[in-house]
Amino acid sequence: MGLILENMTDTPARLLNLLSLLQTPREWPGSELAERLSVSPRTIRRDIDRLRDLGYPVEATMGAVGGYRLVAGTAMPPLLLDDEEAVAIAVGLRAGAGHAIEGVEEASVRALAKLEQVLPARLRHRVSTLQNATIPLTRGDGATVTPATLTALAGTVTGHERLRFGYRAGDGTETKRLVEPYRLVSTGRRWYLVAYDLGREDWRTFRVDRVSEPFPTGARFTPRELPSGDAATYMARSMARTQGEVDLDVEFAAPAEFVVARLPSHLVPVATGPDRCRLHARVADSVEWLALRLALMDVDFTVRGPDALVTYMRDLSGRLAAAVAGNRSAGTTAHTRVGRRPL
Amino acid sequence: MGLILENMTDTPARLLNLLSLLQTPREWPGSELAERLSVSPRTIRRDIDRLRDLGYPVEATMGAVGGYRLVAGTAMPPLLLDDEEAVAIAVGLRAGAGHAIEGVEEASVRALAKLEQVLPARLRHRVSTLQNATIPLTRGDGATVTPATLTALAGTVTGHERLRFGYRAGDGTETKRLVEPYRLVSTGRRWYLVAYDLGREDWRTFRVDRVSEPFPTGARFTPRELPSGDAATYMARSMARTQGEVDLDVEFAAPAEFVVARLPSHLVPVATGPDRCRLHARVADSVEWLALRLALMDVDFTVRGPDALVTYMRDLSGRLAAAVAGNRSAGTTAHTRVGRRPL
DNA sequence: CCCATCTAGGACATGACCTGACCTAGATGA
DNA sequence: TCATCTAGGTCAGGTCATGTCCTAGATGGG
Repeated sequence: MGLILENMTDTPARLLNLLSLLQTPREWPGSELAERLSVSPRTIRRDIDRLRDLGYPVEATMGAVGGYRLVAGTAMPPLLLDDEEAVAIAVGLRAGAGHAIEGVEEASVRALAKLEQVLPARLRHRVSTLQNATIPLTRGDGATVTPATLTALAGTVTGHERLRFGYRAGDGTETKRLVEPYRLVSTGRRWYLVAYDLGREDWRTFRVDRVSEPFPTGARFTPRELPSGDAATYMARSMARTQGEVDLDVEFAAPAEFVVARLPSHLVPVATGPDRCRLHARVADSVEWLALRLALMDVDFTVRGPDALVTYMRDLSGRLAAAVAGNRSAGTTAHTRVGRRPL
Repeated sequence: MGLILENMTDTPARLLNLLSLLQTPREWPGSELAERLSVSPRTIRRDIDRLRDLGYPVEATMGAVGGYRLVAGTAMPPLLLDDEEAVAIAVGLRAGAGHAIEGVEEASVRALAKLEQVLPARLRHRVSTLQNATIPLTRGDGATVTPATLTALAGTVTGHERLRFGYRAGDGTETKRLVEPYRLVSTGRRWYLVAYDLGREDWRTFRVDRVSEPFPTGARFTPRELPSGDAATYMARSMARTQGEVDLDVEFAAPAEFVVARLPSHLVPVATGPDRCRLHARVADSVEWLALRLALMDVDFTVRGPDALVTYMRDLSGRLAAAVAGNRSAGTTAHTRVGRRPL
């Protein structure tokens, strides 16, 4: 079950194994644990309350069909993943690295960096293979941020390591930089590195999508204090994350109960007729995501707001129409909603 | 740094802490580790090669600026996440639970179940809050599968626990079931539970989106052998995952180097002119995803195939056009690609 | 209703193990 | 060359972990 250790006599190793076993969601009788770890049941009981001392609450149900089970406590216990689970998390995080959920972007990248640091080589292959099987959701402006770059930068930030990289300015000129990375922040859907530029002898913020060939020099540094300047205000603004909320107003051509079943529980449309309902809510999604999600709902709808969404959808609709306009291979199907005939 | 343990005298606890420290991607001098864990440097050195014995390779760079660093080995070490990282992973996995990357769906759900089992309560709130801030990407057919249901079912499968739930058949009739869950499989974008139905005394496959109020009874059972019947062939088919590959053929109205920068590295379009290129490849994405991703590329393009994509895009384009048709709030912008004027 | 089966935990003896102190060797960069 | 780091051997002392045997309490099935 993941984690096979030869040296079973070692106490710490046994504790890790025990933790690993208890992490599969099921009940474990003490006798079975004792057998698996080849120690006496008494030792298992001692190990169990050793784990409890460490802050990992092991729940025990008494009686004839009792057993032990690890439950949620106050501290986060070490996660013991098997190969497949590790791959699944890595793939998931990489897929989400570009457009992570608002509010956990930095943490998400940190977690990915941590995982990839220790991910065995054989699993690394599987991750990249799986990732290549799908087309990533790139942003329209071509601001490509690779997970590899993000994790590399994140590593230098937490490791206080100097970083060398090439930077492509807005006008296309490429410069070499040597910096002391301070923090990685994401605003909206774009990533920035706040760092002290050793060549310029000042603080700078770099757009991560313009960074090429990041190379940690290995040299450690003691982090400087961030002065109240450009970078500082920038950081503060990004931390506040006031941006991003959108006033969504959509009318659906379907009964409210039909629509509510396709929305998260906190979004409740109000019925405006037997076959109509309207949703008005503030959501943290970007205009692009909203457009996609609405499009995927397979319900006719009308967008009242925000304006940006209307504009974006009109644009999108036109682009899609153009993409299939010159095509004679597939006829208009029964699903087609509007009376536009192929040219 | 996450994991604060009061009892520092305990050797296993110290080893876990050491592992935790080494998991932040940076170099740690032995002296600093000794100070942090309040033991002598000699003990640190002993602990380090204890970790090495356990299969977690700790790399050491010698010399004046040397230090220790945990690198990738053959075994997956226990992941020691801080609060934010744990939340980020949970949110990411939940977001991906419905439409996970092909090939890691089951593992993804297992990992989520494992994490949620031990996730502290305070973090649980943050996860649900963050998740509610976004609209999930629901499929058009309204087959809603909640992460909660999936993790509950996954738990009963790995825990060999009997499960009670309500099942809504295709004709809308609701029945109560008591089953011994065998496996959770996903085909395409739909989830199934293969289980032995104790009431029917036979094997059944249940669509997870039709399962309501899953309740693990707590009673353990010894897994039965799956006979070669309906369920078995079903399992085999789902494991083979031959489905899903699509013959994509798109022509872009942009230079090849422009397009290649917005595609994963294994997808290479061929230039068909100075400002045109064509991409022909087999990809594992669904037609819906392909449509969205192409739409987000912000490049004019023409879809040659597959037919299903053409049909879907025409449908989508019409629906989007209808959604913004009756809207006078936003005018045609400079971004609009085709000469469609607002009605 | 009682008994089997499980968790919980105290007492104790033995031996293993862990720690810190002190030492030398080797690598590395300023 | 020297300071600074990892690497690792040895040794003495005491701690700690283990298995065995014990009793108590909870629980579900026969």
